Amino acid sequence: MNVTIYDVAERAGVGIGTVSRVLNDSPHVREPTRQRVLQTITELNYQPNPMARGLSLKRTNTIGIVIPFFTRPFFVEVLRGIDNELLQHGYNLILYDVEQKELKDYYLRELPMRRRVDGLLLISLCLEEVDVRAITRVRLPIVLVDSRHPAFSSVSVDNVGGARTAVAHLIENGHQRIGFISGRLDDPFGFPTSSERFAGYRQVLKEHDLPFHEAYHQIGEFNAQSGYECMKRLLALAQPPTAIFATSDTQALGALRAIQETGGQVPQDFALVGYDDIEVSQYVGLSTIRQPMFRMGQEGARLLLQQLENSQDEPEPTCIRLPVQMVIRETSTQSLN
Amino acid sequence: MNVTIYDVAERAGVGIGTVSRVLNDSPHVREPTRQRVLQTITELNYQPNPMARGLSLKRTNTIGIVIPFFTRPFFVEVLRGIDNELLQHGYNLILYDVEQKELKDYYLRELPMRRRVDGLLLISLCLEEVDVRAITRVRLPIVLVDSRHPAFSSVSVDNVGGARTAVAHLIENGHQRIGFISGRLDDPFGFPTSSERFAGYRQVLKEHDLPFHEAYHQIGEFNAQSGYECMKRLLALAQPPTAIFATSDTQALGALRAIQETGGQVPQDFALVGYDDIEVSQYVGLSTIRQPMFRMGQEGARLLLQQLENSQDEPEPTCIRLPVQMVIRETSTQSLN
DNA sequence: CTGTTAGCGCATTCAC
DNA sequence: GTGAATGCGCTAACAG
Repeated sequence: MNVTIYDVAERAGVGIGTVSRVLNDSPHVREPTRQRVLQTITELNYQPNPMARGLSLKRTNTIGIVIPFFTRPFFVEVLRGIDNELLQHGYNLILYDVEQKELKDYYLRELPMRRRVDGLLLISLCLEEVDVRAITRVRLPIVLVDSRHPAFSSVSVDNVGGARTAVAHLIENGHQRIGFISGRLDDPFGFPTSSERFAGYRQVLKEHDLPFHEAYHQIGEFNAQSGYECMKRLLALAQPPTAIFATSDTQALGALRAIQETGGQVPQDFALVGYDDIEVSQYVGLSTIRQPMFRMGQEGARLLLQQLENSQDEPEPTCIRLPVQMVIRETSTQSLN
Repeated sequence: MNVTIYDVAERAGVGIGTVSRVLNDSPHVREPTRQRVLQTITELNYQPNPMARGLSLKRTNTIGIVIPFFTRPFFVEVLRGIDNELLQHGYNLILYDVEQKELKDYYLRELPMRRRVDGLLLISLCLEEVDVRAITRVRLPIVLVDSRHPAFSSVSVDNVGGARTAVAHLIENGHQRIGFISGRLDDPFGFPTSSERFAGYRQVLKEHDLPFHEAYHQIGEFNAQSGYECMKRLLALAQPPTAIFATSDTQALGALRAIQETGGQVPQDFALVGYDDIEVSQYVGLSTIRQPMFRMGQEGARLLLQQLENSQDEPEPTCIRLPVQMVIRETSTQSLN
């Protein structure tokens, strides 16, 4: 029913070995024969069966992405970067969306065993030692994106530095009371985004001899609603901060709304800096720390592809560190509004 | 190196046939034997090779999603719905992101041939006859989401009705000059979102004896930036509309910004209704037409899974029609601000 | 009930 | 150079 390599061989009057050779551009085929085979391949519209190919080659030609909450713009962009790179190299992408920690553990421990993917790309996920063992034991190529681990290649950004820049910017603009809206420092998925940025925040405060107020640090989820609520709490303080740094643009947008709702002016009354530089930010005039999200995905995919090429030797992990960049817009500067 | 069915069989002292049987819960295995096999399976941490299984079964256990611009919140939500349903049934998901029409054509024509997926889920994509032939010829199960075609099952929403509700709502609130911000009516991907909603828009205008002004219809992309620009153009008119209906919340957010920037008040000066009900909308107070995005994905996946179950008989296509719902918030009502 | 065998479609030795 | 044979890991049909 489906056209196989045998059909092609027969029709072209050659053996399947030869067909296989032209399929894999082996040099050991005479040009006329190659042409003839190529010809009948298009005639029959033959497509090699990837399963059979995989079974024989012991490769699946697909790589797995383990990603939490891919609802967040950040993850979507990273995913696009990955997809873009992978498709160009003929790899398929298979998605594992882990919205809960149990799922993450499950995948991280089971996935390496099932030979469904040639490699794994983990996004914003921290590895426990159990996972590390499971992965290294089967020698599954793996690279971390937006996360790090000594044993594996990774591409990450400087969260501490990004936060430092943001807070320093706020201080330079004359702010002394700076609020911080973040996710949980002890993130259930273990990713250090919040805690690293928190560290940067505190460092800069300290360097400028500014006190750290527990109440100025509001913790929530990475969404607008949560940012809104956090800001409400900040506004309810006896002496609210005059500037807010949020760990994501989405949260910042929520905060913006809370401010506006209570009649506050941005940036006159409150300065605001987010993180990510998602699409709407540019547009809403939100100052932010731009992460190269698309590129992070791209580089991560490249790293993994490289590992797949020279799979013979165990390469030492390479860590790519991508720069973040402060984007100053209206929500943080008096001048531009 | 990797543990196979033979290893299990040997260790358990049975033939591979038996192992295969317990793997596929065949009733023809005595309980003691089954237990013994199960036992050694966990002992060896055996995982059946999906490629081999697929090759033998002629199934891949993965389904493909063809999706344009999955950067848009709408697509992300649909995707989540699909992912959610599929994973529960042990299916894997493989993503084909088609950002350009050529890619779409390529995938739609090649994918059916390569036996990489058991079925296809097309999101917001319109089929040309060439595609239809390619698909039906190989009898690849396929379901359309947010689109329709007589030959296939689909899950869609009432775009005309949704637009009607939105515009009617605006008129009821006293507006006579209603602008419309949409995508191209002759969408390159062929999806009828814009044109259907445009139809609804015009219907209601007509029913209320309101004239249709060409200039009130601004066409752009489905993003904030474009919504912003469209609104700017509307504002530049000698007699701008007092209400705007946009085909997506993102566009509406852009429009909102444009209004605010020129000092306009919402909803006092301008009423605004979007489409989709994405996360931020609730939160920004944007009136909108809510689409059950997550559910659309879910239902689409279910439909496809059903088709995969009873693959023997060619079932007649079933079309699920999901309701949309007007969500009235601050941007369209005087009362609530 | 259970072991054995024959494919599934392709890559890869080997001989020729 | 090229064809035939073998194996990849598993399911299913066939004997016991």
